[in-house]
Amino acid sequence: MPLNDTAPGLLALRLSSHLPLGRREDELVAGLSWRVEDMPARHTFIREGDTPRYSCMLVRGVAMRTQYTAEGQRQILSVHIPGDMPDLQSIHIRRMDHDLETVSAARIAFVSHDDLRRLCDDSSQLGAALWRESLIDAALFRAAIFRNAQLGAEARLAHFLCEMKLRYEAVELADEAGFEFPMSQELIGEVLGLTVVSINKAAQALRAQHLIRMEKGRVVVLDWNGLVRVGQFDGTFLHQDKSPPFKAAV
Amino acid sequence: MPLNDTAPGLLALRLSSHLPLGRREDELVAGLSWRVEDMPARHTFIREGDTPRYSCMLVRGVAMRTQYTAEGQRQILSVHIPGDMPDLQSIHIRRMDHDLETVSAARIAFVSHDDLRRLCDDSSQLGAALWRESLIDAALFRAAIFRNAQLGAEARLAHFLCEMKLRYEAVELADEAGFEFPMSQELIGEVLGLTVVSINKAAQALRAQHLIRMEKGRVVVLDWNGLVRVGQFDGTFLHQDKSPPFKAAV
DNA sequence: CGCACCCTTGACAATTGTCAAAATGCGTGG
DNA sequence: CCACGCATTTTGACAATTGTCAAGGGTGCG
Repeated sequence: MPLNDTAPGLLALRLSSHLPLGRREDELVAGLSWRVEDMPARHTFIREGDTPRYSCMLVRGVAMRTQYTAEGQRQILSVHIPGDMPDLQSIHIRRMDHDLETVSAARIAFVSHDDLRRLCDDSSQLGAALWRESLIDAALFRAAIFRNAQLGAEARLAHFLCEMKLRYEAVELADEAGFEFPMSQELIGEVLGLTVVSINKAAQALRAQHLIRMEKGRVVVLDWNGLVRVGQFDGTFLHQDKSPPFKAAV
Repeated sequence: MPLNDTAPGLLALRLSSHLPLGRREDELVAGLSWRVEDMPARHTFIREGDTPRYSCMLVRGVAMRTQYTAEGQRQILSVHIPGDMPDLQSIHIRRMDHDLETVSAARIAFVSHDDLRRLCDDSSQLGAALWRESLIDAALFRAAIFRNAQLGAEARLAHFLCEMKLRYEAVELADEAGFEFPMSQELIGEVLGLTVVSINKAAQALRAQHLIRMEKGRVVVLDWNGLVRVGQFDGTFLHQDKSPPFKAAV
């Protein structure tokens, strides 16, 4: 049974990437109660200024954190795929400082902060795993700062696609045929701080080098090493190594 | 007695900004044992790839997180002032994905991960406060992504100075005479993804509007509202409101 | 079939970077 | 106290990257 299409399964998969889960932890995770909601594309489901009492996990589709300038220009702060908990921070930060919007139609599962806090109290292992999850979230932000400031348009796109490929692989949603990626070039531009025009040219350059294919909502990496080289990509920041600095008590 | 010149005092000050500390928590925090080290300016004291067994708190001076391109170009990911714990994340992420360097001569206090974990186990309140601290760290990264992608040179500098002013005030290191800020224009450029030349012109523009003064390692904000307007600054992301979403049990 | 939405292309503008050099300020040692 | 060296700030000319604006073409969906 695949773990990557329900909220409890995805959470177990994600937390076990941080530390080995014992039977007790498995049961605690499985015992969480989720409210599942399906949403259309381009739907803002949490707004800046909100004080949510639930955190969410993306089960299907793609979502994004966004923030707007005074003139209404949107910046995409991060892109999220199944298994991500893009507002985990709201468990300890009352007020949202950004929006959450769907990119494609999405299924999102909500779990109450109270339940999550109880989970942390019942198992300091699970508390640590959730904390670690939020720390890796922060590591992705650091990588974005670096990428957007230091790399040219072509490299920025390559770096971003490398990141997305590894993240899709981690939830087993990528194979030889690539991965479903429903972001338009316009939106990718809003992630990378570039205009559609620049993204389009960068994409063409990467295709001309036979590094990738981008077609109807799907990305195929043809030459991983080449893409890594162009994007100066070092995936360390994803911390997918499963070696947390503490000994897990099973 | 000022709390902002020793590690235990700064930590108590910081954690109490997240939630009211009871006597028990005060004692636990005061019981931590620190190793204090003084360092010269421009000294790299934690390197990418390291697997530290200590987290640190900046007691005096200014430090920065940095990351380098293949060509050796440095990006400053964040700037840290007394009271900050710039490698708190290493408590749950084994491998450093960036460097830590001093900007000015600095005093840095180290506390072992083991002690911190014990602290979290002994008081879930303190655990939550430390977690929240790391979540606010992440909020600053989001603000940096927004700022560096959406704002022009002048606005970017204004935004950055607004942020630093509020952070200095939070540790009571700012007054009418401004705050000590030992970053050269070169370094500020590395924060904002701009060259010295651009920073210099942006700084001149802000001075010409009588918004700030920058002189020998000191910044004075002359017109806070004006600076906020130019920088499109909304300090919400600092979450200095002392209203965590949980009831503190005292 | 027509309307969105997205991708693509081209000409031109604007911001920022690059390079180089001069001016200023600061600390150290004579 | 002054001289020197070094880091930092400032300035100007020019280049490069990216943005802006505009338009055409493709594709899918109602």
